Parts: sequence; C-alpha cells; structure tokens
Amino acid sequence: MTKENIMEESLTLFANQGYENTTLANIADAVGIKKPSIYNHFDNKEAIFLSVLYHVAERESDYLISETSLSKDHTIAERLKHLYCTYLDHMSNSTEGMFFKRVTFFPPEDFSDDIQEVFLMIEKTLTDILVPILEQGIKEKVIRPLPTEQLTSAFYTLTNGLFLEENFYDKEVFHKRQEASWEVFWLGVQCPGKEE
Amino acid sequence: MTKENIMEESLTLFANQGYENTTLANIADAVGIKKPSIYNHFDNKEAIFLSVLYHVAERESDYLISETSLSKDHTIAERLKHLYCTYLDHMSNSTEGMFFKRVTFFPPEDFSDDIQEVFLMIEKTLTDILVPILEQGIKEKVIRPLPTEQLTSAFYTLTNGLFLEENFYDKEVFHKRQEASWEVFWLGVQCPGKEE
DNA sequence: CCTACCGATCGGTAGG
DNA sequence: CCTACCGATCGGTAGG
Repeated sequence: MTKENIMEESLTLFANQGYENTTLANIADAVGIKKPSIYNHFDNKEAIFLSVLYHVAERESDYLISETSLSKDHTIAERLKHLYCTYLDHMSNSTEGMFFKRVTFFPPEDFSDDIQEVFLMIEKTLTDILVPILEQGIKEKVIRPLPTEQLTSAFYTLTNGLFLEENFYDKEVFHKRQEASWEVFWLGVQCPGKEE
Repeated sequence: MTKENIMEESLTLFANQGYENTTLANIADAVGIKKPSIYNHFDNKEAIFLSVLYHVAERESDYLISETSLSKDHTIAERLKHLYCTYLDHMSNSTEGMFFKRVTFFPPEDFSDDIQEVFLMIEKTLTDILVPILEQGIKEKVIRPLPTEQLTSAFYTLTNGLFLEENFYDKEVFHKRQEASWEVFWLGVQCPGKEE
C-alpha cells in the first residue's frame, strides 16, 4: 500500500519537476512518511525511478490501445483525427503524459537505455494502431498511396511539434495551432481531388 | 575576457546537462578558475543563466536573418526548403540549438517568463522571413491560398516536431524523418494540380 | 583571483 | 516506521 503511494507520488513529482530536481524528502513529504522509511520499500532513488518508468510504460500502452481506437464504422478521416486529438490531449493533460514527455526528451543519463526501450515500445504500440487505418485509407483512395513509414513519420512530427508548442501558448492559441497544423497535414495526406 | 569565457563554458554546460544539473564548480573547472572567482563577474548563478540566455537570443536572431534567406531568383519551393533545412541543421548541430531545445521544452521554473519572451522573439524573426515567401508563393499560385497564419503555424509545428525527434533517433533515421515530414507538409501546402 | 569557510540540503545508514 | 546522524556537495560569503 505504502509502496504504491510512493510510486504514485514519485510519478507526479518526476512529471512536474524531473528526476534530478525531485528529492527523497519531497517524495516522503508527499506520501506523509519520513525519508528513511522509503528504504523499507526501495533500495535507493534509482530503484524508485525504474519502478515508476516500467509501471507507467505498461499503463500507457494499455491506455493507447483502449482509448485511441475508434470503431470501424467511422470514416478514415474521423478515425485519424480522433487518434490525433485523443493522443495530444492525453500527452498534454495527464501526469503520465508529462512524465513520458520529460523522460523521453531529456533522459536522466543513468537511465537512457531503459528510457529508449520504453519509448520504442510505446511508439510501436501507436504504430500498430496507426498503420491499419492508413492502409485502409489508401485502399479506399482517401489517402495518398505514400509509404506508410512516411505517413507515420509525418504524423509523429505533427504531434511532437504540438507537444512543444503546448508549453508556450495559452489554451486558445494552442487550439488554433492544433487545428491549423492538422488541416495542412490532412491536405498533404489526402488523395488529390478528394478535398471536401 | 574571463566574463566571456564563463558565458561560453556555461552555455556549453547548460546545453549538455541543463541548468539545474550544472554546478558553479563545473563552470569554474571548465573556465580554469576557482569557484569564488565567478562572483567577480556575476552576482549569482541565475545572473549567469539570464546573461547567457539573452546573448544567445541575439546571436540566433542575427544568424536566422543572415543564413536562412535565399535570394529571389530561386523558386518558392527552394526558398522554403532551404529555410527549413538550414534552421533544422542549426538547431540540431550547434551548441546554441541544444541550449534552446532544453530551455524551451523544460524551462527552469524561475526563468520561464524570460524564456517565453525569447522564444516568441525568435519566432517573430522567423515569421518575418517566412511570410513574404508564402505571400509570393500564393501570388504565383504555387501555394494554396490559405491564411498565412495557418501556413506559418503548420511550418512551426513541423520544425518543432523535428526539433524534438532529433533527440531520440540516430542521424540516419532522423534524416529520413526530416525528408518524409517535409514531403507531406509540402503536399499539404502546395496548390493542387501543381505536383511535380 | 585566491584560500578558507558558511548553513542548507543531498542521498543514504545505524539502530531500534 | 521512526530519531539521529553521516560524508559529500550545493550556492554563496569573508577577507585578503
């Protein structure tokens, strides 16, 4: 029970301040115990981080699979847009998203191998959701017959770009950017002659 | 002279390790002086950061103006692509680029206002270069007649996305991503019926 | 520009 | 799960 509390509070602190700026005293305070009591549950600070990292990785994969997919009676455009919006909203507004952004973009040096492993795993989960939609879109002649690798690449660049921008614009401007960038992406990806 | 050395070495350390993980002892070692001597040139650690931040901001604006523009006897496509490639290459391979990436994505809390100011200033410099090219492109019917705000927005999202991806892919994969994402952007921005 | 030093805080330990 | 404590290191100061 206490162990789960330590992990939960550590996740929040790592997400908001980063690993290096979070002290064991911060964690103990958040949990409501004294600092040395943490050592009843974890060997050291690094062990807490790794435990949190792999736990979050699992939860994120589950989340992506269950929440970002849209049933097959929606159009390709709707399914792609839904994936885009849900993924962005999750990464912007959840503690897990913040944590994941931090550790992937500026990994604490000691853990860079573990973090890369987790990153590639989650990207693979997303790719597995994305590729069937794109292939279906190409088959229906809604999406240009470009290599799927190129299409997924452009999709990831789009979402990654908005991650960064989310830090600098207020909600309203960010939402305009999100829509504007999506529209240009969609124009690029759409089959010519199919514009609405 | 020593003051400039302190700023130069601090820039490198901040770029590679981040502000919080750089100690005054690190800086002093890199410069080749003892830690207290730093206080002959700066009031405290924060003053070093702000000094570096604004100095780099100026240099970056100058760089953008002088290096990313291409003379008017190139096509719109060439000028846009050149701006894109030059900007990305600079952000990926220079110490200044690394510094910017760090501070814009996870700003040290105490400086978030200053960092936002610098980010918006540099974005404005880039907008002033970008908008005339886009307007010319629309006039020549090479670029879709979308609002320039939407076109610049998509361009920034594209570069920001790659800006981050450069951190977690090797050079080869990154270069493929850079090309793939550009092509989709260009397809979205290009006037229909003008595809090469 | 240096030596010598400060109080605060870091991750972690001893011992109950 | 706690009190009491460790050596190392942090940003910063005194004084020359």
